Amino acid sequence: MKTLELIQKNLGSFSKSERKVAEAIIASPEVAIHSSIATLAKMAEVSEPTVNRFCRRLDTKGFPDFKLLLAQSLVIGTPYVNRNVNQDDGPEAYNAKIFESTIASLDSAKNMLDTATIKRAVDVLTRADKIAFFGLGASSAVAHDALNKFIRFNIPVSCFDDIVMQKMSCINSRKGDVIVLISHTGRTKALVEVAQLARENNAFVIALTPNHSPLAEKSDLVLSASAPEDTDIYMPMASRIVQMVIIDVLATGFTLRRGPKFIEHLKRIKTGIKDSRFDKVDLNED
Amino acid sequence: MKTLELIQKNLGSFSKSERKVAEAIIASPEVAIHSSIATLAKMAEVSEPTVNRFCRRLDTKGFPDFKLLLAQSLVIGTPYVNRNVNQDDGPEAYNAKIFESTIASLDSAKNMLDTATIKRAVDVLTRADKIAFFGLGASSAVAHDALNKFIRFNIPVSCFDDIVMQKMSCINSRKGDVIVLISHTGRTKALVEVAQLARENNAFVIALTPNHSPLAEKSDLVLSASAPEDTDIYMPMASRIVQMVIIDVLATGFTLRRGPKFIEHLKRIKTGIKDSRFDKVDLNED
DNA sequence: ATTGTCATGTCATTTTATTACAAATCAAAG
DNA sequence: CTTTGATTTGTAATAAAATGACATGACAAT
Repeated sequence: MKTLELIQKNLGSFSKSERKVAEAIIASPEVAIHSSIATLAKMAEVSEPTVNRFCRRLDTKGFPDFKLLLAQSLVIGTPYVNRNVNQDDGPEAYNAKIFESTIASLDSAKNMLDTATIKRAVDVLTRADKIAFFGLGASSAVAHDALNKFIRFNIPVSCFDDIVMQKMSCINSRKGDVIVLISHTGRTKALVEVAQLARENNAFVIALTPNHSPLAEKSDLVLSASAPEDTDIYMPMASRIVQMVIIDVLATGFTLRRGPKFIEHLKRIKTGIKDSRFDKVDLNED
Repeated sequence: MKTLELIQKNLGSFSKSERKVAEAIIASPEVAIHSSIATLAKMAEVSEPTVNRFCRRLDTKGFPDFKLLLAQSLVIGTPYVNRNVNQDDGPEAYNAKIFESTIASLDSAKNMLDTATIKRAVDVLTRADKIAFFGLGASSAVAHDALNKFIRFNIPVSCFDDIVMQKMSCINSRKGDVIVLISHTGRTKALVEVAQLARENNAFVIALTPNHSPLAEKSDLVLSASAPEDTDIYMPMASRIVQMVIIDVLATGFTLRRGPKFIEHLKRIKTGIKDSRFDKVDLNED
């Protein structure tokens, strides 16, 4: 809650002198944050300890702490809007627009994602005998990224961006296996068939794809990553970013589920890698 | 400009001790804003006046004034959150944290990126006879993504994530060719050698890597994508996202530079793809 | 009126920030 | 290599700010 609003709201519960302080702050918060306790006390026509007491009443450690809090609450968060790039945009403009629209997509995805579904996905993944990540076209980059993350967990993981290999892999799958399908559109026929095949072989199918899409219908669990974007000219890039972040969330959930001992194990792996940084190629981390 | 990024950017212009202060602040800004000048001086292992001088160098009235500014700059849209995931975080918590820290990285990268450098990079790319994207390990996903984008522009593009292929490709390069190297650390010896090789053959080298890193030194042009992050346990994921967005910015700049007729051409390609969506695999867009 | 409680202010103390100056470091010129 | 001058850095003194302890005063309940 914004500090100023909090003060406003609690005006009634303050004592006479404290209210004076509150009013002085509300009147000119910008001045208040740059004033010393003495200055502010003079402005509010109260004593210095009164100001201090006022600060503590608002659950802060003291006056300096309060100033910090107030200063932060005065910042107006830049609303990130999705803006389209125009032909006559210069580098400053399109750079800002692309970054901001990506940020907006992430923010929206953050709020849209259902944490209960995430939890279920993590449950399924931690119990999996074998995990496979499949994507086609641009989504294959996401699948590779996923492989890169999960391969560290020392469980059988695979990743194919070739439809034939995907199908073959599905035919060989069985109960306990998890297939993660990644598709921006959720309408690619080949991938829908892959999902079908996987389920026929009792594998569990998780899809990173828009809700209600054909692919979603064929999956056991859907992590909807739909990021509405201008697909007219430019590429469906934000959705890929969102997908990668979702993968990261799953990997993190996986790590946490494995518990502290597992994290220690990861730390050791990492330290091992660090030591050899200058001697050989680090394929995990570059 | 966000204070933290300002500090990051001016790291080079500080004196030895001042840099220590800067690094201490960057390492834990939220601790810094709640510390006294004495505490911070101890953390940075410098004297108190040095901290004060550092603050003044950043155009503030003194330490308290600086703290206020820093505190405000730590606010991003949504109130600033603790970026680190803890063992006892539930799905809601780690989901939010991961998304928010990624957003914070993007926001910071947006402001750190030098648009003049972007412009130059786009210049070079549009004039290139041949473009190659190279990355190792996790960064190879970014290189693939770049290939995916640039291949549409109907110019010779390639992408290798194998060090031998990369070197062979460099040996065969010549003036007019552009090599884009992607590295989170900028310290991978093999990639530095690749840069060296490319330059020996008169190719132009663009690096997506932290400033002042060994790889950066060997490159003609550096797009610094350093995203400070907790690399202790979890993976350098945000930096990869940032790299992908930078690639997107370059691709967009490329498109715009080619002019309206080129955009028309892209639109037609896209329409062509749409018509066949349900019949065959769309390798470009899924 | 009297007593107890709470709010407030005064003054002393402690903590924090700043200034002035001296020592140390470093680079350029002899 | 020295020497010189400039710059950086730290030490110690000083000033400013915040907090704490305590006393006074206001007000309500008896």
